[in-house]
Formats: sequence, C-alpha cells, structure tokens
Amino acid sequence: MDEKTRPGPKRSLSADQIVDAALALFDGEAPSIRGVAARLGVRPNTLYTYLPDRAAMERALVDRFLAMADPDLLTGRRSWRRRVEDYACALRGVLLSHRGAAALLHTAPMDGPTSALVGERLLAIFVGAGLTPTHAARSTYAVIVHVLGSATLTAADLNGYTEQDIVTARLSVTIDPNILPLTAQTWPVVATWNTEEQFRWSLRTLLNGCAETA
Amino acid sequence: MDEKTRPGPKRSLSADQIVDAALALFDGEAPSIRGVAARLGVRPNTLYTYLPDRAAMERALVDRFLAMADPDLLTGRRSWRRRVEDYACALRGVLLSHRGAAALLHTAPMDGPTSALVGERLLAIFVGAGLTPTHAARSTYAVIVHVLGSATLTAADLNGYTEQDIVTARLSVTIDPNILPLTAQTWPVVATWNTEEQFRWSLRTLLNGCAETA
DNA sequence: GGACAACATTGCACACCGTACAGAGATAGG
DNA sequence: CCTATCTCTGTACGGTGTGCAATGTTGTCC
Repeated sequence: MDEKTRPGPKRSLSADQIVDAALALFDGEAPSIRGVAARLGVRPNTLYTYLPDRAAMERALVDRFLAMADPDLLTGRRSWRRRVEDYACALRGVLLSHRGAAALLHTAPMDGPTSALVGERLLAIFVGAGLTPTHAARSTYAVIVHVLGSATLTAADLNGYTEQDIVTARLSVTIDPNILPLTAQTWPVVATWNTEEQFRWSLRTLLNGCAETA
Repeated sequence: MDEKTRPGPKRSLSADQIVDAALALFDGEAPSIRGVAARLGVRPNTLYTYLPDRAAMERALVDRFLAMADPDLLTGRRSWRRRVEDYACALRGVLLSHRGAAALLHTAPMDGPTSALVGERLLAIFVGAGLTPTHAARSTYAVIVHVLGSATLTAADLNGYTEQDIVTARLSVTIDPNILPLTAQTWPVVATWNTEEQFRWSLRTLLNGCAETA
C-alpha cells in the first residue's frame, strides 16, 4: 500500500495534475485526452496510468465543479431558503463559467464525496425547516433537478455570450401573435428565461411548494 | 420555390428519411452521420445535401421526441394540473425509452415547431389557472426545466436497467449514519429518486408553488 | 435539339478522437 | 546483480465530422 515501496520509475504526474490541466483546458466541453496529455508534455497513453478511461476524468471534473461552489453556503445562520438559494446560485455560476460543465454533471454519475455532502446538507436544511424526512428527501432531489436542469439549459443557450446578449437577441425576434398568441404576448418574459432572475424565481417557487408540505 | 422546377438529379432521400433512420438507430446517443448514411445505403457526404451538419440532425431528433409525447395531452377538459402532469409523464416516458434523448434535449436548442407548440400550450394552461402572463411564462420554464432535468438525471442513472433494478440496487447500499446521518435515515426515499413517483411528487410540488402566485 | 447551369452524389482526404498492445527504460526488493 | 514491477512511448486500429474536386444527371432556355 505504501506508495514508496514499489519498483518502477517515479511517476511524473498525479491524477490531480491531470484534472488541473483538464480544468484549465475546459472550454465548452471536457477536453480530449490527447489535449490534456499535450498540455502536460506527455504522450496520450501516459494518462492511462492514472485514469482508467476518459469517463474517469469527467467524473473527477464533476467533483471539482461541485466543490468549487462553496458547500459551506448551505450552513450558517441565514434563513433556510436563503441558504439553498445562495448555494444554488453559486453552483449555477460555476457551471455557467465553465460551458459544458452542467452537461457533464448530468452525464457522469454524481457519486463523489462532495455530492454526498451537498445532499446531506440539503436534507438537514429541509428537516430544519419542519419537513418530514420523507418530504425532505423528495425536496432535496427536486432542488437538485432544478439547479442542474436550469444550468444545463442556460449553458446550452448562452454558448459563450453574456446573459444580456441572449436577452436582447431574443427580444429582437418577433413572434407571430396569430400562431402563438401567448408566446408573443409574454415574449419579454420568455426572453429572460435563461437569466439568473428566472433561475431565482423558479427556485423560490419550488421552495414554496416544498414548504407547503411541512 | 417550386421543388419541381430546379435542375439536377432527383433527390434520393429526404430530411425526414434521415431522421427516421437516425431514430431507428438511436441507442444511448444520437447515431453517427456515417452510421445513418450506411443504413440509408449512401455515402456519408450525401447527408450534407439535406442537413448542414450533425447538430441539425440532433435538432430534428429533438423535435421528433417532443412530438412523440403527445402534446394534445396538454389540452382537454381535465384539470390544468392533470394536463401538465400527463404530458410531463408522457415526455418522461419517451425520453427514458430512448436513452440519451434527454441529454440531447439539453444540448440541442429547442427551437422547433413542436417545442413552440408545447410552450404555447403550457402558457395557456397557466393563464387559464389564473396566473398573470408573467408568472405563466416563469412557470412554464420552471416546468420545462423540471421535466428535462429530471429525465436527464434518471436516464443517466437508469442506463438501460429498469426502475425497479435501480431502486433495489440502491437499497442494498448501506450509508454510514455517522458520516451522513440524514442520508442514511432517508435512504429508502433517496433510493427512489429516479422513479416516476418522485417525478410526480416534485412536479406537483412545483405546480403548487406556481399556483400560489396566482 | 443542343448548350448550359444547377444540382445530387461520390471518392478522397484531413484532422481529429479514445485506447489497445508491445516494448524500452527505470527502479525497487531480494 | 537479478528480477519483478512499474512508467512511459511508438505504433496502430477503428472510429468520428466534414471540406473539396470530380462525375454524372437533370431541368430550362435559345
């Protein structure tokens, strides 16, 4: 088990370094094995000494992202709604600042230590809010779904542009009120679907529904 | 504009045929251009006569999936909650029966005619439920996020197994109550996160929150 | 009817991708 | 020193999306 006691040449890398490089190269989607290897000045095959396959790299990246949004935001003396909202927005920010990260979260299983921690804290929050353990578990999943789903949709739509760009671009589209009357009527709001404002609104609405079950 | 009036050989295919083939080959993820071409007995480049690129094929697939869940479920005399729930469950079913479809929905922009129709009908439902147009638009997006997010997470977890398989597999895992007390306590519920029951619960909870804003 | 322009389709090629496999060199314990 | 073990590389295979020039078919106009 001791790392020092095994024969063979010293390792020139570590799994962490690989994830670091992958994170640095992350742009729209998880970088290729070959790209990461190139940045590390190494042949692609070398990475297979540290990772079984590309999926492992993606899983490691997922855990990184979850940790980058500070899970401590889920604790503290603020109201429980506030704590959920703060962490949710932080996570959304991380996922949007790394395009494609959200899609990764949806693809790679979230079985890392950070996701367990986040789940536990969300459960604690809902129990503390007066929900039964069952409803707390249900609510926890509902919140996770909302955050990941929303971030993924927004990330796909943003595509590197700013929130404002998207809104104004959408506003410049005109909808035929004869075909889609309500869409046309509510277009100014629909145009803001991928904004933080909408994100907070739907999260709060969801939390209201959860609170009702207490 | 007349299709008949242009020179050159007759087209041997149509965009629809391509999407048909892609749908037939769909398994876990959208098939490759080369695979679809092979099934149609044609060289890969031929497809580029009908589609600008692979992304277009994916967008067309997305619209197909949305249409496969019957959007007419959104209309009728049933209660508005019921209509939303029915279509949502139908869409969930379609997305789960085609692994990887949900991820596609999240990646490819939903700008097809069916998504417009679904959006319009959801708006109508919420307006009919007494919400202001603004809140209706917000609620519509919240519902879309929930359905797609939930389906994507579940599809990734299901991975070809049945709902029951996943639940029992999860139940057989034991969580250390010293590290994650609430997770351990609520594990029987957490194990059912990827079931239709959880899906309906969170959707109803979300709809309750939406109804509150009326 | 013949010329011409527009078009669908193909063959070939390029630049990627993940990764399997065998071998070369380095390093530890015996 | 010997040998087992480990890292890293060279090479290769089968796959991907798609750009480009050539081929042959088809319609319209003179």
